[in-house]
Formats: sequence, C-alpha cells, structure tokens
Amino acid sequence: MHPLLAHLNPEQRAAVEAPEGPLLILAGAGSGKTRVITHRIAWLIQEKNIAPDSILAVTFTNKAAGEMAERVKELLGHSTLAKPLIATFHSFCVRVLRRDIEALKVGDKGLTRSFTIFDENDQSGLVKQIMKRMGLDTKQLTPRTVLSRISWAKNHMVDPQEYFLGSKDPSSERVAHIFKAYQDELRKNNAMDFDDLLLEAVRLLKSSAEVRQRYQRRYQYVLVDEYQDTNRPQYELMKLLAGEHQNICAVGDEDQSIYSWRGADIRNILEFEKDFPNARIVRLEQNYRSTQIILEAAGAVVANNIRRKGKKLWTERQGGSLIGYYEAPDGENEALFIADKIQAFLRQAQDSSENQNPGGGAAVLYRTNSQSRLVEEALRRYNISYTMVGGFSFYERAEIKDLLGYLRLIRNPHDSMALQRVINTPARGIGKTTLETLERLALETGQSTWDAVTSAIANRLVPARALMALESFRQLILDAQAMMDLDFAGKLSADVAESANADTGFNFGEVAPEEPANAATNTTFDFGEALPSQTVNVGVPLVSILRPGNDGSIDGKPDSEEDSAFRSPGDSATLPELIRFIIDRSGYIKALETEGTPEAFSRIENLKELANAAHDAEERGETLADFLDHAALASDTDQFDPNSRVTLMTLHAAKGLEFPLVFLAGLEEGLFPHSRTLSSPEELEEERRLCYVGMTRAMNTLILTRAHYRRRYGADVPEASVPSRFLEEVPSQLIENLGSRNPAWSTPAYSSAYSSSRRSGSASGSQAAHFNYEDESQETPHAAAPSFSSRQGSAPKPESAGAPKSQSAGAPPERSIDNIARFFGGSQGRAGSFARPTMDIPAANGATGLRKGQRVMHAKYGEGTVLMREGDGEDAKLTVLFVRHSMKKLMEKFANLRRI
DNA sequence: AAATAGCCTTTTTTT
DNA sequence: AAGGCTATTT
Repeated sequence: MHPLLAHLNPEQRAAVEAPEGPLLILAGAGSGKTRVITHRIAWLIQEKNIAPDSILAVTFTNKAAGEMAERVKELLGHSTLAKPLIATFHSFCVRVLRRDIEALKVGDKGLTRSFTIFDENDQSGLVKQIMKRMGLDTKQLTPRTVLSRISWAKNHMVDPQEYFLGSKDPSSERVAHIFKAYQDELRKNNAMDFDDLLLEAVRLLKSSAEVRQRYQRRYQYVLVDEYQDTNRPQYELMKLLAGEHQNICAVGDEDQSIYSWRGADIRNILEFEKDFPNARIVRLEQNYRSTQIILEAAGAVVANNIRRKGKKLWTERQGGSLIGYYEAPDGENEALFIADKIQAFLRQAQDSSENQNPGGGAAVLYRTNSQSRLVEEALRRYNISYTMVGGFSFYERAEIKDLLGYLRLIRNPHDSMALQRVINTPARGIGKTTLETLERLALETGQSTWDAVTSAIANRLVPARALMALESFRQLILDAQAMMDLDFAGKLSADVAESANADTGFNFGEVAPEEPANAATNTTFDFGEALPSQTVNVGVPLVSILRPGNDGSIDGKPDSEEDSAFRSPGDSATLPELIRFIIDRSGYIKALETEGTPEAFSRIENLKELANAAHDAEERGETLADFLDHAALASDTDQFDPNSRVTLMTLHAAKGLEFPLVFLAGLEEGLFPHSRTLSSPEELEEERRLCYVGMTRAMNTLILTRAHYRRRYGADVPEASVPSRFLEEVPSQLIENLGSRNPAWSTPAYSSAYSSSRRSGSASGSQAAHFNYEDESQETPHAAAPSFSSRQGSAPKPESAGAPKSQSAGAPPERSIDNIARFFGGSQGRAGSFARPTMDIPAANGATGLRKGQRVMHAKYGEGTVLMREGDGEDAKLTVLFVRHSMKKLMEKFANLRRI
C-alpha cells in the first residue's frame, strides 16, 4: 500500500484517494480531519503529480493554516521546492487584492494597491465620526450596534442601497445612511474593513474575466477547511475559484458551527450536495481523541439540537474516567480549584513522563475572556506557568498601535484613522480645534484629512503655532515616505516588468512591488517638496539618524551587514531604519524617556520588540505592506503554543485543539449559554454546539465547573447563579460530583479520577502527592469544617459582603481549598468574598529569609535542602528537597521550617 | 492645549 | 475592574 495511506482508516483513505471533482468530507470531532486534508494534498502532489503551487487550501485562522502547512511539509519532505498555498480566507483575499484590485478601477476612482486594512477600532472610530457629523444620538443607536448591522449586511452581501430598501423602521433607515457614508468614507481613505476584503475579492473575480480565469487556471485544486463556518462571500469566492474544474474539497462538521454571528451559513455545508450534484461524500466517524465517556457526554448534549444531520461518533477507547463536576462557592474558588487540579495533573504527568512520553497539557476553557483573570491569578498563586490565548495582544498596545499608525500613514496618507491617531502623538500642539478645522476642511472640499493638512498649511487656515506643528508633522511623514521611496525610477521599471509578468504565469511568492505610496492618488506629493527649506524640525542630517547605534534609542538587531551609512543612494531604507526614524524624529522615544515611569520603559521595550519583528520580517523579504498586513491580520488565537503545559482560552479559540485534561469553567445560565443568546433558539443551539466543541477537546479527563455566586463587572455584590442547562443535559450517570454539597472532591474517591487513567499504574496516587496546599496548611492545626456547604441554596445577604464570607472567621479550615481561598482573598487586599481570617499567621518563627542551599528541618517531612526561593516577604515560596520525600514547594510563612 | 477628575458603560465569541 | 467619554481645571 502507498505509504501515505498506510496509517489511515478506510474512510480516511477514501477521502484522500477520492478522484477529481467535488468532495465533501464530514469530519466529526477528533476524527483526523487535518490528517486527511494534509494527506490528500500530499497525495495529489506525490501520486497524481499535481504541481504543488496549483493547490490552494483555505482555513479560517492563521493557526490552522500554519499547522497545516507544517504537516504538509513534513509529509512531502524536501522533495519539492514549490509549495501549495495554504492561507486564511482573509490573507488570500489580501494577496489577490494587493495584486489585482486596480482592475476594479473606474477612471482614476477606486481603491489602489496601497489600500489600508481597517481594524475594529478604525471601524468604530469612523462610525462614531460619521454619526457625530450626522448629528445622531450615539446613545440610542450605538456605534457598536451600527457596526454589527453593517457587518451583517456585508456578510449577507447586502449593499447600502439594498439595506435601505429593505429597512422597515426608522432606525434601520438611519443605519442604511450611516452604512452608505461609512462606505464612502472607506473609499476616500483608500481603506477596507475585514468584511470588505472578502467582498472586494469576490467582486473582483466576478467582474474581471481575465483576473478570474487567471486564478482559476492557477488553482486547480481548492480545499476548504471548517466549511460549516463559511459565510456567503466565502462561499462565493470558493465557487468562483472552483468555477471550471470543480475540484473542490470541503471539510467540516455541522455540529461545530460556532460562527453564525459572523455570518457563517450552516446551509453551505448542509446543502453541499445541492450545489454540487455529483459530489462524493465521505463521513469520518471514528474519534481518535477522547474516551467513550467524554464522547457520550458531549453527544448527549448536542443531541438536544434540532438542526443537525446527526451522526454517531465512536471510539475504541471504551470507558474512561467520569466527567468531573465541581460547584464552587464563587469565582475565586472555582479558579483555585482548577489551579489545584492542574497542579496535581502536572505532578502526575511529571512522574509518569519519566518512563512515558509527556503527551500534552491542560486547558482551561471559558465562554468570555473576562473569566480568565481569576484563573490567571489562581495559577500565579500556585506558581504554575501558563499561556493565555487571546485577551490583549501585542498589537493592541497603545505604543504599537501608534507606531503602526505612522507606518500606515506613510504608506497610505489618506488613511485618516491613522492620521488622527498619530497627528498629535506625542503631543506636538495640534489640539482639538485644529483637528476640527481640518475635518471641516476635508468635508467641505471632499479631500482626505491628509490633503486637508496640506491645504491648511498652504492657506494658513490655522493659528501660527498650530501651523508650525502641522508643517513639522507633515514633513516628518514626507521624509519618511521619501526614505522608503528613494529609488523612484527603479520602482517604475519594476512596475513595468510586473505588468508584463502578469500576462504570462505569475508567482504569488513574490508580491508585486508596491506602488509609490502616493503616486496616483496623492496629487500633492512630489519629490520637489520632499526636502524643502522651510522645515521646522531640527536639522539633523538624515544619514546620521539612519545610522544604527547613533540614536541611542532603539537598537534593532545589529544590521551591520547592511550599514545604512554606506547604502547606495538608490536603495530605500529598511523597515527597522524606518521605525527608528519615526520614533526618533517624532519625539516619541523622547517623550517616553522624559516620562521615566516603569510603564514608559516597558513601552520602549515593546517598541524595540516591534523593531525586531520588523527586522525579521525584512529578512524574510517582506515589504512594509506585508508587515502591515501581517499586523492587521494577525489574531490573538494564533499565539497558541502546543508546548505549553497549561493553556487558557475561550471556547471559540479552542476549536481544533485537544488536551488530555480540559476544564470547562463557568457553566452558568447567562454566562454559558450566554445571556445574549437566551432569547433565540438558533443562537442557543449555537451555544450548545460551542459546548460540544469544548467538551470534545478533552482526551482523557473533562471537568466542568460552576461558581455558585459570581461577581460581574467587578460589582461588590456577587450574584447567585443558576446551573447551566448544559449540565443537566449530561447524563447523570456520567458525572462524578467533585464537591457541590460538601468538599467530597478531596476524598479518595475523587483522586481516583486521575489514578484510574489506565495508561500508568502510577503507585504514587496518594493524596499528599496530589494536593500541595496541604503543604501550605500543614502547620495550621485543624479546624472548622469547610463551611460553604452550609450556604447551599440560600440567597446571600448583600450586606454581608458576599456569600462565602459566612465562613467562620476563626481557625483556618483544614481543607486547603478554603484555606487558600482565604489566602487568595487576602491577597486581593480587599474585603473580597472571603474575609481575611483573623488568625494570626505564625510569624514564620525564625524561618524568614531562608536561602538557597540552607539545610532545614520540617515537622512532617524531616530534613531537607532549600533549592530555590521565589517571591519575597509574605509570599515567599521555597522549593525544598527533602531527604525522605521528594521535592516540595512550600509557602515560607506556613512551612515553619527550622534551620539546621 | 493638556492634564485631571468623575461618570458612564461594559463582558460574547474573531478574521 | 477598566477603559472611554465629558467636563473641569490649569
């Protein structure tokens, strides 16, 4: 048998070997979907002798694309130079548009290749501006709402006019007007939003036969991942590409459709056979990931959905440990419980990895990003390192956005969002009034804001001080543009070569040389003006600024091999040079240095990081345009690190991943399912699918948690929660209660959830090995029974500052979860849900300041040596190697160690 | 013009 | 809890 088929089951094999023509692969969770796609690509290349670069595979996330590319590369070995193109929908569209969008131009109107991609902030900024201009109340109709409606329209390919015609109420009409103005404004900015990228690509392929045929010829085989999540534009794009040859392979699972809010149309997958009557269909139903119990539980939940094809996933992994369920008194406790279990898991993994393979980590999944914070704090407290996917990304930091704003403006000066961001950053005396003048001017003359800056200067429309500032700002941008564009003649000839090239074959690998940032569209830019005499800025010679190491501000990586001082006049500056130039000349660095705060320092560090990224990008041969595209299309989800032992992320971000141990946190009505979905049966079904996705991420152990009382929006009064309906949909015989009535989870019955995992007969299953908080509480003598059980079912009295406070404030409880909860509450420095116990912590008698290497005596563990000390003061943690036991981590203040 | 203070809403999920 | 927005101060 062909080696590519050797490790596949019959269905997988059928999918890989399927002949030309439309192919739908219905791939259940964990059924080896990626494996099948990558093998099919390799099969086409190796067995069918298809040219690699005539294969296109589209995914939704960069993460998926990257992984797929990686695995294809492994399969192919080094046998070929050409590579299939594996990209996300959006990045594919950007490539197409950067190359061919000017085919859509009518006269000199229309977007140019140097268009900007507007992110969400730009979008809402623009909408706000428009609504303000129209005199609309942004409270009644929020920009958010408007934007989501515009996005809805775009995802359904409804243009402003159609939207207006279809509107049934005044508010929709208003949205239609805003929509129209928004779209006009985007064009004026030479900009597109995310939705436009897909729309314009479709429009391009539809309207230009030449372009369409070129791409159809180029990509003979098209594969689409996560087909159930495609929306209308994506669907049309794919049909356009597959137009002639119909070699379309779609892979998906209707039970994992979780993006309808982004316009995904589940009908695309449900009606594939209608679209392609001769379609071949393969079902993958064997799950290779989870235990039977997990599959049963997840299947039982999703079975409550009406709108599905229905399928039966099966696994060879019969049995398995039960689904854990823990009902914590509150969110803090939920997080601590999770941290505790993870610690036990990691220890066991460590023990067994001495003779076994390591085999993956733990994941904490939640519905909303805001849930991550408590878990983070708990993990930090346990000293467990983790990675979090999502949340605030590098590109969302103010300083990074500022710099990217400059770069965007340099490339596309009509980008008014970028202009508005940086025109007074750092403060250079261009205030509100000046900005208003500019906006009014732009509006009256139909110019872009940038053009308005030029006019304002030329006609002295602002006060002298502001005029100087404007002038210096404009000159900064012009000089930067000149830096990137010194070799104007060279670019011209490249353009010619490129258009000649377009008729013959073309190669996506080399992105078309970018047009001079302002050629066709910006009439005011001209080289004569680039180095005028009336510059306001200090006359630092360009070269001295460019020379690395001369600025003392940002040192990118050493670029000695390319010393800019010796650059021939025709070369344009490198990306890091440009960045250095901007932050220096704009006074950005200086402003931060003057500030002198730790935050300012870390901003400088981040800018260095960006300069490094730019350096790397340049080494990969990327242009400024590529760099900006990358920044615009990079998403938080892409940061997933498979080597991390603990990962925190939203359920959405977890799609496609798997983990031996999975926590699903916050199973409460209103949180999951989310309150905004409760009124719509369709959306509720989507929440259920999301639950299904989350549950099926688990390989061996799945633990569901819920907080009895949860604090929302940082309110001081926690609210009682109702268990999620999804909990009740899991058959009760599959659930093991880990402690809603009483802290049963700390009984031996509980720890069996781990030790029963069959692969290792680890004898070290004693409780002490699992729960390290025993170490922390070991010296605190006994105590009241945990009290949260007493509170069961009774509503909290708001005045008592939160339910769990009812804990007796006397001696600390024996069960550490309570103990730690106190500890945790105390660490918050506020009267949180857990009142800080009035116990006097034994003042770590004589044990303070233990250092590395110190020999110590412990009441229970005996003699040991301090290996490591982390943290200080109250929070100091010691890692001690005990002679009679293994290595332990101890809180210094509880451990009561004695020097020996 | 810029910095500050207080008030407001916000928390889905993402390319 | 935190960020955005407005009003107020300097």
